[in-house]
Amino acid sequence: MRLSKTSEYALRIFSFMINDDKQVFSAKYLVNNLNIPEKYLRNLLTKLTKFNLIKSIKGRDGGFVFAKNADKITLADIVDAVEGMDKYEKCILGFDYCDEERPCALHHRWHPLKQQILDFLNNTTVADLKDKEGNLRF
Amino acid sequence: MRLSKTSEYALRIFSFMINDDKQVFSAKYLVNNLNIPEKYLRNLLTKLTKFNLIKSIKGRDGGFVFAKNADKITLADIVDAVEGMDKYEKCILGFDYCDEERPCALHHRWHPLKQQILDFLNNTTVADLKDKEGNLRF
DNA sequence: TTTAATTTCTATTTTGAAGTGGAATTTTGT
DNA sequence: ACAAAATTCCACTTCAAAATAGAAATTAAA
Repeated sequence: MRLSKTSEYALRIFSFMINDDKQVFSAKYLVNNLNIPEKYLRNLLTKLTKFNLIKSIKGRDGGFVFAKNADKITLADIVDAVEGMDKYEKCILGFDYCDEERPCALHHRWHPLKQQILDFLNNTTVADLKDKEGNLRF
Repeated sequence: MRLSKTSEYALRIFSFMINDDKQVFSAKYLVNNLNIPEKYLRNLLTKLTKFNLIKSIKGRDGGFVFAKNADKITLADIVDAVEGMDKYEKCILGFDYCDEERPCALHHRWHPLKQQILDFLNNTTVADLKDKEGNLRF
């Protein structure tokens, strides 16, 4: 699979946050811990805020926190916010009309696999990213 | 999934060729039947020729034919030629080191699914794109 | 041998994602 | 009130994919 780089970044933000003890994550702290260009990360955080996935706390000692419980934020929510999920739902050959009745040449083979991918993105939550074994690296 | 647009184009070329009775496919004929910008398609055909997936026949009444038997051309071969397969093999969070011993937070959940996708691309051939039921559209 | 139908080559333009820069705004601790 | 620490906003640059342009080269039919 190929998520956009921005989606990768966004997922890494959540993955880091859920596995760190901090309560509030300043942009600076995230910059220091994730390997993402500073300005780009700041813009991305603002974007995620607008989509109500994280909440910003302004001013001194401010930062970002989850906007809702981690088990209510799915990977699809995150991908949808930063690049849109539509790309992942479309026909693999790029046809507009591809479905069971008018399938493209790959539809029958690809569709079940695509469905698994979508289920994965829709059903996996940020809570699931929590490290159980203590061997993750960032 | 999200193949690059160029990969979509390339797959559509093969999908069309395997389902059409013609022996030799001129660029013009392909332009008329596939919905791909003319110049871009021509360049792409040249590229696929260089990767030995199709063969070009120059001159009058020339065109393109499969360079080998359709069941010897996999989807992965095609994707690899036009955009490279590496993107699809990498860690979903974009880490360099992600494996069983040093997994990212998604590795255990994502890896089996990624493997299925790679198997799909590696094991599906152009011959498999041949329409059995006569209900495909291009 | 001419000519028409092709592919091939080299270069440029456009577009959108990714990345950068700097000033403005908000809030809190002192 | 002030200053520090933070987010936010607007504009710009860079890079690679996608798309376009035109001339050159090749071949076979007539």
